[in-house]
Amino acid sequence: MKIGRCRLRKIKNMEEFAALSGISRPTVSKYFNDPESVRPKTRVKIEAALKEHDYRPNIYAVNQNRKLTKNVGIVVPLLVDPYFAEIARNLEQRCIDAGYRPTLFSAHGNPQFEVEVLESLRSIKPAGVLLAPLGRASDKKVLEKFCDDIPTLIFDSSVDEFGLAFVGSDNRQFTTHITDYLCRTGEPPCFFEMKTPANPNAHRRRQAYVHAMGSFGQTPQVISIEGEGWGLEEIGRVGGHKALEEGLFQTHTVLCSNDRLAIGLLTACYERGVSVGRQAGNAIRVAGQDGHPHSRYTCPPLTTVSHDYDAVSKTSADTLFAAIDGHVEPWKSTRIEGKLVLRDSA
Amino acid sequence: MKIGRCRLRKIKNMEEFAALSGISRPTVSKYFNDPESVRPKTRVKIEAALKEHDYRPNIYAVNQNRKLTKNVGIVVPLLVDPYFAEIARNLEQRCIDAGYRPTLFSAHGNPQFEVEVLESLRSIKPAGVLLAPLGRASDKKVLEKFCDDIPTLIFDSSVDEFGLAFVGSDNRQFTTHITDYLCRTGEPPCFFEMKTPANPNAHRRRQAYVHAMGSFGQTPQVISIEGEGWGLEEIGRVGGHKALEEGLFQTHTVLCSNDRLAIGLLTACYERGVSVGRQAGNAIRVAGQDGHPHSRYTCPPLTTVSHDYDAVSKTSADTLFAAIDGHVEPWKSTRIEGKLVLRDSA
DNA sequence: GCAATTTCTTTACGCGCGTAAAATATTTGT
DNA sequence: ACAAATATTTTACGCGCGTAAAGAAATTGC
Repeated sequence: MKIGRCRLRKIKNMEEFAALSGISRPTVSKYFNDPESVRPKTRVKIEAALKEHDYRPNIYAVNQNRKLTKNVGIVVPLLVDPYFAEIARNLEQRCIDAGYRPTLFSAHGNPQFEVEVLESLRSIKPAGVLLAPLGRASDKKVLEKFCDDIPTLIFDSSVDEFGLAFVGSDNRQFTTHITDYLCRTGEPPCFFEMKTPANPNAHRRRQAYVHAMGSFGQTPQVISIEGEGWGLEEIGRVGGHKALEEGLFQTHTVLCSNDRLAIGLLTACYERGVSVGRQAGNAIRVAGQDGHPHSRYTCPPLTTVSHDYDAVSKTSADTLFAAIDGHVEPWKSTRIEGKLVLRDSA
Repeated sequence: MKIGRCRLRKIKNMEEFAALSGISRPTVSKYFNDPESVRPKTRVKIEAALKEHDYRPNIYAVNQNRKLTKNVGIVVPLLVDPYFAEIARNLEQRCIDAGYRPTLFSAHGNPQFEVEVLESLRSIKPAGVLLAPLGRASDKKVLEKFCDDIPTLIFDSSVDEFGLAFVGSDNRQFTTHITDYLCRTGEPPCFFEMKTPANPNAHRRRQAYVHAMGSFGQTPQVISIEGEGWGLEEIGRVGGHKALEEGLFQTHTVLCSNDRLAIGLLTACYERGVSVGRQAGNAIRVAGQDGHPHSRYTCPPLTTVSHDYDAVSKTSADTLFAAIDGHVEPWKSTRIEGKLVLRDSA
């Protein structure tokens, strides 16, 4: 169907393409590894030929021979959670802009799957990996071994001091900030969380809550609900029903450990006819933490502390790229502050 | 750090591994392509050596030499939408179970990005691709060319008769089913949709609504709101405010073209103090379509028609795998029925 | 315009594995 | 135990490209 003789014959290898562009193969190879590295005049010739014949180097042959690939793995614990999907998207774009080939993986909330992801990641011999671990459920030994073998930046939730560095949000600041806000605008909050959270950030948030309440001269109250796994909305809903039924909330302000739990709690409130909001006349106030993409559309819209998605992903990506380029620095942890998002729920 | 002499030396290639296991390299190669294809006795020997030295064939060398890779691409239009994330997860698992290596891609709602995804997909020479196109915004020429070159199964929303086959939900049945339900349980619904939806399924749903209303002897009313892109909740919210303010809904029952639009509408209702629910005393009923993962947690929980995720993904995957195995059949379209999910909103 | 520098070409090897053909060994049937 | 059938080994080539070394050509400085 194609018109034009030049397109009739498909180029199969670099040898052939080099011949058609009038340049030697090694020089063409050099061009593909870095277009800037060849003389402008030859670059023009190559790019002209490129337009005519749309040739692309065989990625498998390239990766077999290069000491280091341009692949970067992006691993998140649960891709169906829009929070992780959003940060993964952000990271993906940064990898592409930096000339890498990102590949997306999700552990789907399953520790065994996380191990398999790391194994399959090994097989693609990535230049580096951006990894948000499952956390508590992660296989630490496997994780440590992986970080030893492959340049890995841990983000979102840290596991010991594995990898090149850690970049995440400042959970203590998150909780302190919103606790402060809630105290200043009404009744001090109690804290609604999972008893055995999958994500280790949850512990920091509880601690920060207790600490913040102390410094405001208030008595903290933590409600820890049952539940396992990553179905946080359902856990929050069921736990919310239980807490409301048994009158567990000693105040009329509830700070949730995270937005997904809060979303579940809002559903429970609705189902029990408990009105939520910061206006007078509402039964309770509910706040979350994370700035979940969905938090704007709950009823009422959820007051929360939002991750600085851009800053977290930019710092993560830049740190990894620097390390790949040889700028290795001692392990360090970067924690980025969140911003209060005021909405109607609290 | 490793103990045991056998692990001290890392195997670098199949030659070395074959020597250590006492088998010739071609036979080992055969084993990795299909463990069943070698004599049980030799298989045991290879697997014993495998336990000792944990060797894995170089994936790049393998893919360079095999006529066809075991890679399968999974492409969705928007991974931050949990609906697509969920179906992608489902497909991914099926690929793994079938012995393929899935790689996940998202067009992030951007047609240009979709083109780039397809290009980068070409470079990994996949055995097949499971593709949910952006739809209206997709570059049809690029899509057609891609489908011509690589075995591609289109799912979720069809584009002409591209690819091996189409598998998706039966949108007409969806809408007819829920329209029927709404008519039988109260006031007939009006239809709330985007004027220029990104997803082509929306047209079918509107048509089905109009048709269904006709067969029930009712007068259809379609409210088409402004908005571009994939921020459906916000479009639904803004459009909902406008419709409520201007009294555009002529009935007290609103069927939304999809769940995300419905979620936005629910938020608008909340913000305007319009009570939603099927119980007497509520101002309006709202229903959605899709069975979005989040629909359970709206306030009130959203009545909807749910995709049969398992059936869609199973049919899609099985059809693609059959085609890869040479069982090519003429193009056909499979549309799978959805199930009504009754909740409090309607 | 000539020497010094940079860039390109030529030549050649290696990466790790798939795969084909022919020779050899093992298993199977009887 | 012997011939037929099957599985394995040996040998050898090719895939498409990175990369190194040495010589040829083009560019640059003055």
